[in-house]
Amino acid sequence: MHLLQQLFEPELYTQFVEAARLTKYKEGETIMQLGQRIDRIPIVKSGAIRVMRKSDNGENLLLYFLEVADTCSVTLKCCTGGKNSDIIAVAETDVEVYMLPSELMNVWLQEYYTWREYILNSYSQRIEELLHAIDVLTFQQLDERLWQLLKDKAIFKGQSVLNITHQELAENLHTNRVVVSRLLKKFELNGKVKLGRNSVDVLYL
DNA sequence: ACATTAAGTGATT
DNA sequence: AATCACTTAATGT
Repeated sequence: MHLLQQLFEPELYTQFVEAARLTKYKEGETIMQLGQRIDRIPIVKSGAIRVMRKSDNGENLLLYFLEVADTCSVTLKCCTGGKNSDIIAVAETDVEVYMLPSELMNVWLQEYYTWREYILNSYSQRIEELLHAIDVLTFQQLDERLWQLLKDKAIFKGQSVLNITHQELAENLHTNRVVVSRLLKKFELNGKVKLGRNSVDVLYL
């Protein structure tokens, strides 16, 4: 049984599956650039999405990941009122996403207890993740952040070998490519990773 | 063979 | 930890 089916009361789940459009994205595909109006709310059925903040110079700072049954209602709502603050969502793995017409969001808030629970939870969860992101950004050492990122990516992918460049990792962490290269080199000397061109093999998770 | 891109390195701030 | 300048290595045409 799918996690969403456990979360929603039966009647809601039936309606949900009927009203939502299931969309699939391949790994690396851009799912949405925020800044434009969105009329559908994404809810992850399978896979993972990474949500990033695009900085002025076009680099993508990683904010958080969306996993199974997660939704991005927060990001959508607060960014539609919008500035040109660009938030971008990219498929971290191959991913299936339910796209729910946003009108239903409000209707169901009144009608279904489990929907209210779900949306409220997702809000608080999202806020916690953002707070966590700030903590990490201000207090955690770069080498710890890099290591954590590698582990996350390996776990989402379900395998230890990541096909990624040092440049991309650097952008996710909002740092410099040279710094990442050096840290990775250090990890390799410690036996934590095995490096190759366009690849990082995360040895112990 | 040449151009392009990824990654390694030393020196400086 | 960031930036610069340069080298080396891998890959595409």
